[in-house]
Amino acid sequence: MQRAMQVLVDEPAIDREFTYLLPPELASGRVPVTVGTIVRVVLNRRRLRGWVTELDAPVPSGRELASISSVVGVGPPLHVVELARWAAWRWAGTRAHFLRTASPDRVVGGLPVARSASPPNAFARESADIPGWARAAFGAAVPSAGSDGLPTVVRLGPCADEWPLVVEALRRGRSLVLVPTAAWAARLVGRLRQAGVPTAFAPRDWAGAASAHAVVGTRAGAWAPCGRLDAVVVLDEHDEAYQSEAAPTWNARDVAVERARRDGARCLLAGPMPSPDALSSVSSVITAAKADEREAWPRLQIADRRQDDPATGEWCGEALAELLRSDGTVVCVLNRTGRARLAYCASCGELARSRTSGRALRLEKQQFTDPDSGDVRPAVCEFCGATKFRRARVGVKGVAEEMERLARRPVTQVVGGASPDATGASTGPAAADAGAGASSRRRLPRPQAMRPALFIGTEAVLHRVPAADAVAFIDFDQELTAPRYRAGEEAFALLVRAARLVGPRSGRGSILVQTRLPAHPVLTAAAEADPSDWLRAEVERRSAMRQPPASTWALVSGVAAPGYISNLSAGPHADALDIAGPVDRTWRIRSDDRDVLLDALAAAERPSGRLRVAVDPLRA
DNA sequence: CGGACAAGCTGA
DNA sequence: CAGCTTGTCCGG
Repeated sequence: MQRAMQVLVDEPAIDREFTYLLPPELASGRVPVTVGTIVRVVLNRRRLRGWVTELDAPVPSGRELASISSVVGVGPPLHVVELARWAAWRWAGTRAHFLRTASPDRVVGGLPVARSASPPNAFARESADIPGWARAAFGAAVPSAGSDGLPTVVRLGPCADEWPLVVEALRRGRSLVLVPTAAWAARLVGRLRQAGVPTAFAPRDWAGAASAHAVVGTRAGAWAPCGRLDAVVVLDEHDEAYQSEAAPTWNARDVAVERARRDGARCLLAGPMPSPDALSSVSSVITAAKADEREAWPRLQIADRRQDDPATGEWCGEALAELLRSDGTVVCVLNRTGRARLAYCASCGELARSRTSGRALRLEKQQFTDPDSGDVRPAVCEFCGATKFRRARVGVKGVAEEMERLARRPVTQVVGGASPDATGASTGPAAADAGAGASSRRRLPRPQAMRPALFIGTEAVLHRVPAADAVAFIDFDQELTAPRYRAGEEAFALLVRAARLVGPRSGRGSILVQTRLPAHPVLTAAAEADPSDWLRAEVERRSAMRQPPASTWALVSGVAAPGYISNLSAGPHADALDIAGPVDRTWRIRSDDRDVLLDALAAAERPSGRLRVAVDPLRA
């Protein structure tokens, strides 16, 4: 008697289960066939991969069943398969999409035999060093912590060491620790192994994650095949790296929270800035002692530029000029690339324009270039005869040139994902290449190879330079005033990155912010090392404006969108949904009740053809 | 998704 | 009306 089972094929466009028979010779093969096992099947003459989702499935009558072709290898365990089903609902995606993320990228023929589940005693001698907040995070000091199954937010400054939190988690038992970058994960894995903890780096060490005591990973790590967890820790939970930019726009923090809830594990969401999303569903917020949090932030200097004339296009204020002339390593951040087109006369303020076309002239090495004719002439003001010009709204390239003159030392440009690129006469120090990650952790002495240097770049520079004496934001107002509802969060996240480059308050590092909004709550929060007032206001504002997390929205586009939207509008909960659009062929659906929205999205029939549904995308 | 099959369009 | 395109359906 052959057993029938349900197989979900690895084809997101199909997103259906089919019943197949399991021949006895495959049932007793090298890889045990359970829920999650990856198999090969033939569907409609096509050979496809799939996951077993149900053993001993009922056999549909009146149909000759096909057998699976082969057993490919070990797949995600039962509870991860179920987690994928939940995620497909939560982000209006397909189960196949999430099961792919949860599956090994190479065939796994078997799992290593599980080691002892007892926690290692490697941390016994460290117990004296565990600060109060880390203990509190695990419950003793907070009676309600975790008792309701909700996660706990732990707020600690950007330069605080997360190690005590990880140690406390591991004392509880098997733990999953998520971090936003691979570099951070690699560092943490190294430190744990050094301490004698059996540790897997997910998903690289996919099979190892099944038996390791500690599993450390980035976004995809939330899907590691580990057994029942005792603790889940998400570090820097505010980091956007946890969320997928492509639909389904799933967030690893939220997957980790759900996973912890299902396992009854303690769940900690840690970081310098509790995100409004996290705050909307936590049981408690634990903070380090005021003095400790303060120490974990560098000094923040606000350069108030309100008295400076914007028309001159001057990018450098007094405080920044002084910093540039110092002998430390300075990283300047400007979120604009390229060179500005506009040049203003420094004495009369007149814009340099072409005599023929009236278009702005490009300034380069004391010469004007006409963008239409290509004519080049010396930079002399047509109105007052002066020969000194300034750029307006300069980009990284333009600032780099002027900075080099001002500072009288080489400037290295860092833009986008590329390696630091030495400009002109500058020679980029080798240290730039060592910028392995966002949080090159502080307190380390500057490597010998790294000489004081000047860097300028878009925010990418904060990922690529490992350490600095100062970070200067040339124009922070564009971060603070960006037309995105998460602009404040994003601006604060930049200050967090900057803080890690320059180190804690007791060091000599500092952050300089040039702004015309010196009293902005985001700046006050960082300057005072306490984001709580700002966050409270931010959560209130989101609520008043019906923005996430107070409200949930979904962006729907693709050729199948019109049909899908009309199915939604005809559904039973249509009146609980705000359906707007299409704008640019994209519909926007909003509801104050997330479950209602997600249930409606799941229930509405999807016409064939491309359909993109993005639930609470970062950029909307 | 991609193959099957049906209905619509075209040209000698 | 064969031969081809375009659209809709469905898979075990």
